[in-house]
Amino acid sequence: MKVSELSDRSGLPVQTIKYYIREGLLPKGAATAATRAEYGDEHLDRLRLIRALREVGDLPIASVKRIVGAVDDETVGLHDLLGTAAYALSPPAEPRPDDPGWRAAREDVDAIVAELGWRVTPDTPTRDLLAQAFLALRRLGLPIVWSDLRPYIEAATIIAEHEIRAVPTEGERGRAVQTAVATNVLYEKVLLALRRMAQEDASARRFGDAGRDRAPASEGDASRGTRPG
Amino acid sequence: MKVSELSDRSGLPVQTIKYYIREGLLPKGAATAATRAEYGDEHLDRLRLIRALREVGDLPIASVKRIVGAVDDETVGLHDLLGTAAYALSPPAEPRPDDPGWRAAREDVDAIVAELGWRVTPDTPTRDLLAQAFLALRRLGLPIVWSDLRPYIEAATIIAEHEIRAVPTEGERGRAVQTAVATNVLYEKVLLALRRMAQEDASARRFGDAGRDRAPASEGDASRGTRPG
DNA sequence: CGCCATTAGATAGTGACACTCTCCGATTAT
DNA sequence: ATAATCGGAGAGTGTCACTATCTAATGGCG
Repeated sequence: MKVSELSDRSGLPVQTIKYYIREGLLPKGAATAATRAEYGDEHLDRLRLIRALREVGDLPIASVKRIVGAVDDETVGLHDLLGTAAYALSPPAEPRPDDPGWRAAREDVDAIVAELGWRVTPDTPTRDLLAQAFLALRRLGLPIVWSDLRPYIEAATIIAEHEIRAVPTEGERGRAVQTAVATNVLYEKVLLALRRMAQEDASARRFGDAGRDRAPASEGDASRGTRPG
Repeated sequence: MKVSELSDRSGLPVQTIKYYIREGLLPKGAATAATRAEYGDEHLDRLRLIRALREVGDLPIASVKRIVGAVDDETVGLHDLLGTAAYALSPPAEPRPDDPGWRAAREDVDAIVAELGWRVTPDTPTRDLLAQAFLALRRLGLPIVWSDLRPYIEAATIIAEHEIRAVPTEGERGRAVQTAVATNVLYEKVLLALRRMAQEDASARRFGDAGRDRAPASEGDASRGTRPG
């Protein structure tokens, strides 16, 4: 198919498709002449993956590029691929070894990982991410206690076990790999949305439902009361 | 204290503090003269909250503004406050009622909520967020089945129950409210980090640990193999 | 065969965002 | 008295993800 058709079928402007090609997210079409190229279904699939990662996963272009690079690399195994996706998902979260608070938070993280016996890369940015959250909590006067963490660990374990069990190991590699990455990113959003709804439900049951029929604190209006009367 | 001291103690440039005041995230200091104002501990606390929401929660300024607006509004109850925080956390996730795929995804979401009996606002953006993820999954040829969703629902329930139970209902309102919001936002990140680590552990146990001693697919390098030999 | 629409490829521009800089006149500690 | 600091406001900066424009070369219809 031609670009215009790819554009129609994907719903993306031609300019955006060109941009993705320039950035290396999407392979060029097979050139049939100096000003003509042919695109196939694999381009459409790739565009759908890109849009899923961008719109739902909210990943920056650079991260999407890393992920599709790993997807395209036949030598990358599934374990490493998941690692790459996790890597790409993490915001920078720069460690600051000079900050003593940071060091302490990071040591807490390492201690927890060791305690759980998890086989996690020692220098993965995920550890820094968790340390960053710990540090922020402590700064706000909300230290982390084991009993607070337990439910999260339990939940994370339930989910991760299921997810890794569901990773497809047979069939065409490209397909399996795309599935693994997409589910990893998209189900993160599913989890967060479900958590919010479960919170709302639990909150409604605990605090009653006065004002439940109205959305809370709308745009540009946060300083007014929620109760109408 | 003066701005310069507030700047030193918070670690933020004076310019940034002024910017937050301009944007309405931080109240002005009490003016002691035309060119002098006095800041207190509440300003420092607020700055810490803002930075936590920005750096760890990665929330845009506009969302932080909505949250602190709700925190400052004495008439907003805890239930609504949590709703506001959830609202603010959601990226736009614009619904498109014209798209039949979208409608179907949204109906799936509503059916699930009804099935679970959750008391969730009918028009909350969280539903749209979940529908967006469902739609993207379906577009990628990965339809959602109940058995895939179950672990996420279970995990979300475990966490939400714990979180709502932990919301402080006594003590100074400002403090309680800040705690509720901050834990909501920050523990989201804790959960995500723990999920990634649990995934890595489960993946290592399932797929073996070849190449585990090396970070996967580093920056600008995603197209090379991970296995050294 | 002629002509207008389309295309590849490159360069430049846009709008949103979160600061960051500069300037002003007033004030204040030394 | 005077150099430094302050509050307040406007303009400038860098990044990001597109989006628009331009050029030259086809493609396909009449």
